[in-house]
Amino acid sequence: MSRYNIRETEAKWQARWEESAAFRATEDENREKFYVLEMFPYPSGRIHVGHVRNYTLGDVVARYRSACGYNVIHPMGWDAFGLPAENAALGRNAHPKDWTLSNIDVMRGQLQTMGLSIDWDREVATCVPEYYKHEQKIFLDFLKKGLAYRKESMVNWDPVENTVLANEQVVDGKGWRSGAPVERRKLNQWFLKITAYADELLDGIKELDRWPEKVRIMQENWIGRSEGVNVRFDIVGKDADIAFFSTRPDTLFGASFVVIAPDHPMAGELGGNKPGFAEFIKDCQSVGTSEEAIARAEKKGFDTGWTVKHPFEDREMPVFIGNFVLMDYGTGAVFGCPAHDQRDLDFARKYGLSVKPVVLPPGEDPETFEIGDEAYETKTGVHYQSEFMNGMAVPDAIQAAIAKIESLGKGHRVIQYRLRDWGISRQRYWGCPIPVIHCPHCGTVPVPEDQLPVELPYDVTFDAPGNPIARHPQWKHCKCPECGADAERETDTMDTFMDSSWYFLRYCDAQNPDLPFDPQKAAYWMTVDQYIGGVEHAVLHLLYSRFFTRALRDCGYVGFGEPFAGLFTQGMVTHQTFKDKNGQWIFPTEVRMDGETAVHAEDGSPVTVGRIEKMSKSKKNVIDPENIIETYGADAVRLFILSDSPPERDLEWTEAGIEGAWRYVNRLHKLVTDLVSDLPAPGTPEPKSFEDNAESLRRAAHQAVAEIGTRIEDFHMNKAVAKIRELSNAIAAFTPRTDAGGWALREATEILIQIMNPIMPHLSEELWSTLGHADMLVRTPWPKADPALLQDDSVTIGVQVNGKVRATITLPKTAGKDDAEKAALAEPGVQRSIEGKTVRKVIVVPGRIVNVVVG
RNA sequence: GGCCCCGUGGCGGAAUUGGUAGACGCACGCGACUUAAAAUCGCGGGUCUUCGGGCGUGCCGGUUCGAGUCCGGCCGGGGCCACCA
Repeated sequence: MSRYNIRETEAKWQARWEESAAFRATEDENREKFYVLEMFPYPSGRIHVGHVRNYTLGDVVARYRSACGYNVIHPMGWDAFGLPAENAALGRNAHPKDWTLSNIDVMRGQLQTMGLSIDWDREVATCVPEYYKHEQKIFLDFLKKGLAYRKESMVNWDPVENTVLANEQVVDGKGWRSGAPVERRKLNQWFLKITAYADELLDGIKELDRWPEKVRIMQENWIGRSEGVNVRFDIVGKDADIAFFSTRPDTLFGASFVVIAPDHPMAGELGGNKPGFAEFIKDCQSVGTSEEAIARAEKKGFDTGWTVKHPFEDREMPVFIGNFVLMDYGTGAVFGCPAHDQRDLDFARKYGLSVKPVVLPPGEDPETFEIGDEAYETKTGVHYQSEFMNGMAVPDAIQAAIAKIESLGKGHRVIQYRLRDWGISRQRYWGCPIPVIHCPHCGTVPVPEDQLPVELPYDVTFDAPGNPIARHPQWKHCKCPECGADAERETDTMDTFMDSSWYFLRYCDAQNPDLPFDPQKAAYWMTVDQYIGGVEHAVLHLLYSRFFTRALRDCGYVGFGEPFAGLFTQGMVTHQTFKDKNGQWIFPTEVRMDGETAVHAEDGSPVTVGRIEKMSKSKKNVIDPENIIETYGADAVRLFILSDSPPERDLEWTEAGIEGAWRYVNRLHKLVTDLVSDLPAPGTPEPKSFEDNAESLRRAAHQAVAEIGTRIEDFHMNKAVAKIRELSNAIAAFTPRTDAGGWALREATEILIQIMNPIMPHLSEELWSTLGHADMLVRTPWPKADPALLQDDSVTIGVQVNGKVRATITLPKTAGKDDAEKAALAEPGVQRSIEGKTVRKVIVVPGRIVNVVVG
């Protein structure tokens, strides 16, 4: 077979694209833009297969849209601040900056071998002052606008990373990176007021019709809007009251106790002098942090001996301190209605409190209905034993209860969110310095804008725990910009999610030295038309960015609030796992197949084949994209990644799969190079008519054009690949019998090459030039499907008898119902099935089916 | 515990608003080429069959002329959140 030199050919076309600046994006008001963005990588050292999948998907979209005539922007950059750089500094004695910048160089080179259509002129790295000085300016604007503030608060402290984590970065009570159980600490922290946008962020989700439903639901749940009421109960014997948040004030007549959080401001006053109080509080704080422990932890209460007055009735309820009440949600206090809340029921049973149902389930008798071990939490039913709410359905009763509370002056309607403000202070070196100065006289003073950037010092040491910039001998000492007194810089740096909350805007004007971006340019390129990345950022990066864009809007930077119009979340890449005879994980490259059994490649010792799991370094089930690209070429890798598995699902990486893709790349090359000499010259006029087989080849080709377009647009890349293979199979099977046939063959082959271009850009360029085209395919518009060829003139449909397929018939497209019925009934298979039976009805759906109903 | 998603050949997966289930590929088997192997090319396949056909999309039932697709109830797998009042 003719040789396809993958390495040379791919390098050749990459160089040509580079020379001709094929992917440089320039604002052009006369052309419709299309912004394709993949989540930028953290420069950890080497790209992994997850990156390859992500950027391949984006590249297919970018190349396709570009061919369709859009002015495509497809940038790339580096999420370059973060803790791994500091860990590397500790472990390898490399400076975080040097380590990061050299990783970027390596990874940029690796990405370039993939043949991505990226405009590298727009490359950004978040760790350079040219980037983060703008972030500091933005922070100061937020500060001015009241969107950034500092307060002392309980924070999540990661004892391994020695830093604070945002709520979103605590997973199962553990740090999202370190996996260490987080501790509670009280610290002075900077916050961004994301809660001010809670409603807007929630409402905006409705408009995100090109986002996955799953992500939208996750964000909705994370924001967690609850409508309810804050109602105050007077404390008996004290001139004070406590506010309680509830979404079910309709159950107030069933309330039999109240519980406040251990860190509620009233807790000490009410429980302080009772024996056992200190022990109880201590006990509450030591509850384990794993999710199981939290969910199953025994609900414990401490009876303060105090009581509160019921707001509607003349009765009192005991006040407990409970280990299950959270101070940072609602008011940190709840009333217990055991009949209609399972947790309250468990608590009531444990402490011998009364259980009074107030909602009667449908079909129950009010005289006999009793609560057993299960609370009736369902909201269907009618209120009873509830005075003014009697007879009301739950939703109406809720409104009535709130109205009553408001008219009594006992409280008011509130909307409660689960979302908390975003804590952005990190006690780390490798991040964007927070540009403020603490002055003993003036307090917190912003760094004047003409003094930006506040640059990270290079000469820091990592030989002691804690923040390297905090112990730098000079860096933090400065003069107060207001009064000139000796003052200290803020030594905390920003959460790296700040960096990634606006990088997509920086891409719009990446070289601008003075501004984060020119508003005109951002207005042209934004919003992102297609964003692609992993689902793991559903409530982190994707929510922060939505907030950040709105905050920027309110500071006058942009005229819109929603950054990403279209989102696609790709699945993970998985691989088989292997263990050696000692039960240690081993790399796939250390395994070889001995017939049906897996053995160690070196000594032939037995290997245990384990589950197929997400690629991870710890399980060693990883493959290195660089090696794979070197062996099989970028096109084969791209093809394999897009074949078979739908992009949103997990993709199992297999050797057989990549080899299959590689064989196909070679087969395509041979197919086209073998037939090129038989083709008419490019530009030969279209013949008047075609023989039958040429006609059907043309239909196949034009139908493929139409289908591939929609398949790429709706991210069904696996189906696009299948269609390409079908067309190449048709071309391989075709033998022209006339000049017209040869013309049809050239047409189909050109179409094949054009539609495979987004997926296999190098091979298609090569074959395009083999066919005698001087222009590069990247400059060639997407082929147009001839509508006349999109429909076959005959159609094969099934004939059913009582719903079971008995035959197929082929009819002209123009055939009427009667023709179809006649043809169907004439089929021998149909005849056999209806023999001796009465035909009751014949259903004909033209172009689809004939169903003969017999009885 | 709450919310959400998914169950189709040996495997990954196709199947437009309900209309020929299994496209396309992987693996496999057979054949050709070869001294041989690899590569390549060709052919084959859901399953049972008395060769008429029967049975088949996790299970049970329903709607319909017709259900992988819609509805109800189970069973199994996965994801996200999780003491949120």
